[in-house]
Amino acid sequence: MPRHWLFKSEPSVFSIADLARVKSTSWDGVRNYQARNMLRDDVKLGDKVLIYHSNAEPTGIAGVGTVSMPGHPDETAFDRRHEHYDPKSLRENPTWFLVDVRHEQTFPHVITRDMLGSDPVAKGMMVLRKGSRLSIQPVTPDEFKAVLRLAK
DNA sequence: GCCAACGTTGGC
DNA sequence: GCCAACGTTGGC
Repeated sequence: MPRHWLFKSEPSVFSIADLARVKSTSWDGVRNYQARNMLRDDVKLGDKVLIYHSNAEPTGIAGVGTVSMPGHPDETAFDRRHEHYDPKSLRENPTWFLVDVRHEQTFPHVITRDMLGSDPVAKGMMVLRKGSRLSIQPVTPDEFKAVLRLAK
């Protein structure tokens, strides 16, 4: 039984349209320990991912992806010239992990925070909580279904 | 651009 | 281990 997640991205950096174009990507650059733990331990092959556009117009959920490869080390942390380079992360003992995500669908319209907040189920989502900065968040099956309904 | 909320760092 | 200072996130 696949689990459900919400991954944040600033669309000016990487958007659902970018994901649709490249088909599949390594979700690199997550540099938060709580998010790391989920990427390393909890996000499994086949899990569904809501792609959330933050710092955007409109802000909200833009589509769905599927986990095509579970947690493995984030190679960008080893690359001295990469902006996500972290000298503390060593190949023999990596600090940072990522998963690969394949594009599944782009919603016909972004599901805005207002729309989520108006839905009796979706309004409970972590992403709506004030100060919710976690970039990898768990989503319940019911919340996921509610978002898909709102996307129609 | 503002600023509240949060995570991390580092002095003690 | 505490906690103030700092940097970042992200909605508005």
